[in-house]
Amino acid sequence: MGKVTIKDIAREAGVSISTVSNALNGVNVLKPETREHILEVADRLHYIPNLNGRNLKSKATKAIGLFVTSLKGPYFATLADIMVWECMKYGYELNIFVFWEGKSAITNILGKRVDGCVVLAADIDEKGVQQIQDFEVPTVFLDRELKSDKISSVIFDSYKDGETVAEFLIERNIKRICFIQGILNNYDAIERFRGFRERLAKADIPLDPEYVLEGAFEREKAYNAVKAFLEKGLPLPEAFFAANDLSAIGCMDALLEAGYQIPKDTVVVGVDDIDFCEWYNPKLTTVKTGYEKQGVVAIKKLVKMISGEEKGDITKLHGRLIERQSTAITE
Amino acid sequence: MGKVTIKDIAREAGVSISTVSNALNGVNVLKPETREHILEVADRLHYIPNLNGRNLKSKATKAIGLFVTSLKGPYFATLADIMVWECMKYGYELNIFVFWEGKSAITNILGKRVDGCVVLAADIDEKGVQQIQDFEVPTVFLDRELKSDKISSVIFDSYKDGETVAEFLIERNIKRICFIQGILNNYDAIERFRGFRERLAKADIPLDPEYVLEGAFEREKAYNAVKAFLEKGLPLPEAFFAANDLSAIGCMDALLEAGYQIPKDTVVVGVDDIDFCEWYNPKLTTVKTGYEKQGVVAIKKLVKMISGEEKGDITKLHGRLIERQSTAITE
DNA sequence: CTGAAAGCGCTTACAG
DNA sequence: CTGAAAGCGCTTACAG
Repeated sequence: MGKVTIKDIAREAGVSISTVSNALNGVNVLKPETREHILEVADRLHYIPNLNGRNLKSKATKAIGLFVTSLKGPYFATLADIMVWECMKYGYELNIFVFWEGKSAITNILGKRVDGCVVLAADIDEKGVQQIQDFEVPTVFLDRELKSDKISSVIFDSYKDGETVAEFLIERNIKRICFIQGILNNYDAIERFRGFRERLAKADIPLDPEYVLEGAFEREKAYNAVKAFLEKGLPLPEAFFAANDLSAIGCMDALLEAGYQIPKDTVVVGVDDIDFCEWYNPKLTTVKTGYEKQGVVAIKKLVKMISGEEKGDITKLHGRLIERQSTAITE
Repeated sequence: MGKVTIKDIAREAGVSISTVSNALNGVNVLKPETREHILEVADRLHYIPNLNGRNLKSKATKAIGLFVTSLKGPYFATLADIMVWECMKYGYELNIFVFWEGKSAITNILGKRVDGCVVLAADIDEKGVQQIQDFEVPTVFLDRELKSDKISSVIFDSYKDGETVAEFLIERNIKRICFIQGILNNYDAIERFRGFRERLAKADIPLDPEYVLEGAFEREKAYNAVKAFLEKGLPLPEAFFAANDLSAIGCMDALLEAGYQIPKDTVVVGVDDIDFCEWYNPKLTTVKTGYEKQGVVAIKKLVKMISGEEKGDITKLHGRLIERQSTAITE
């Protein structure tokens, strides 16, 4: 009934608390009988260690914190599940902290409840980052490019992903293209667009400003934008490239509704590879970003930084284009 | 740099640590100048309280733990986001712990790092529940029916939801029905089926065992099951009721592929109301379970149990049927 | 209004 | 092989 402490066990077992601590932590200096006896008592009393006491004294908590502003988003669940799995491999626990303002995050990160942390949260500002750096808590950022002794980044090479799609379209001799933007100040959205645009420019393919729509990574927004675009009566693009799958789907909805056929009349490409791509009719061609690898690499890197084996660095993960029906042009 | 403690502030500010503590915690007994000065020093030194020290001494951590086995699932992200929001309202933080075996969870729950917890994890066994009860940590279960002084449950009235769908079909005079089961040992899946079946029985509508398929809450499984079912050549059901939306979608995929029209040839109903329902063609009629309310009620209840204002009880949340195209029969 | 002291539960040198 | 003691960073009566 409530709070059994190491002291209770010591009393009950007739030994000192240091001995109990040693037994509990498997420090191999005890007479086997003593050890057994203590463990038996601890079990009988339903002892659960108070982590606050433990963490206060010892350096390591064997916990990694994942700090995010939201759990939504197309791949967060998968990413987090992968991280949990990876943490387990290294003997860590993953604690997820959702916060709504920079300060709360910083307090948790630096409140010594975790040995290191992974941050996926655009709203930690410069000052917060500076604090993390000062405190030398090993940290991996998933959404910005940062690097120091104890800080790494594991991000998508979204510029490259944009290029990949451009090349895919160029190879097919497609020239009139419509781009559906993501959230305007989002790093990946910006880089994807930049890589795409610059690669097209290299091939002397113009991207008419009228053919750049706003999708904000949302199905609805993209749907409306494409619908409005189609009503303008401009020449139909030979291809639509949307900054993520959700907006690609909104785009296809609008196209199909207007009576166009995909991929016969125009082709569509997204980014992310959410489950939905396989379920839609037609199945959506997309760039599968490296998010599965992201979880694996982030935890591995973090663990190495915690142990001091490695210093911080930057990893950029390439995506992979997955061709499906929405671009299956039979020539 | 690194670990600034209350002691450092005391030295720097020329006061005692108790005074620092009081200043930091806003205990209103200090001379304003002293207070100001201390806060200024704390800020300058980038002081961050060590939560382990604090929690060790004081009873409350002002944190609520959400314990889950996985972050996947159709509505988890929304549920968790709602909880974060509710926690904030009451001045709590939400920490999410993902674990892969009962023990780890119990240790965290009872390791005094949270004031109370919400559990959504079928794999805590009897012993674990017993321990929670013994320790008197206020707890709300989201996936089982349990109740004591400090334990509440906030669950879906899945039996009722099943009845609701049955009644919907009965009203439309539909008699030949196919049911697609969820995960077989899942509480909600079982109750949904039971409510549905028993309500049909009351109306003397038989449910042929050959018309009960296994969908396991998955699109793919349901798709295969329905496909195999259709190939048997039995009379086409007038309606399909799937234990969740994902399997309803798999069902529709199979039906459309086989050349049937929905809702003309047969109607389809799901459960959950995932985003997808709106995006599919035809849009899917479904029962929106009470999961948004679940988050709100769970946190509210938990906070009241923590404060001692209320004792544990059981809340059952009714779903609501949302009619869409997949059942739009024009008679 | 401020400070000295005890203590939260644990770990960790160190002595015996 | 076991125990006494110090101390991790904080809060909280209590004294002054």
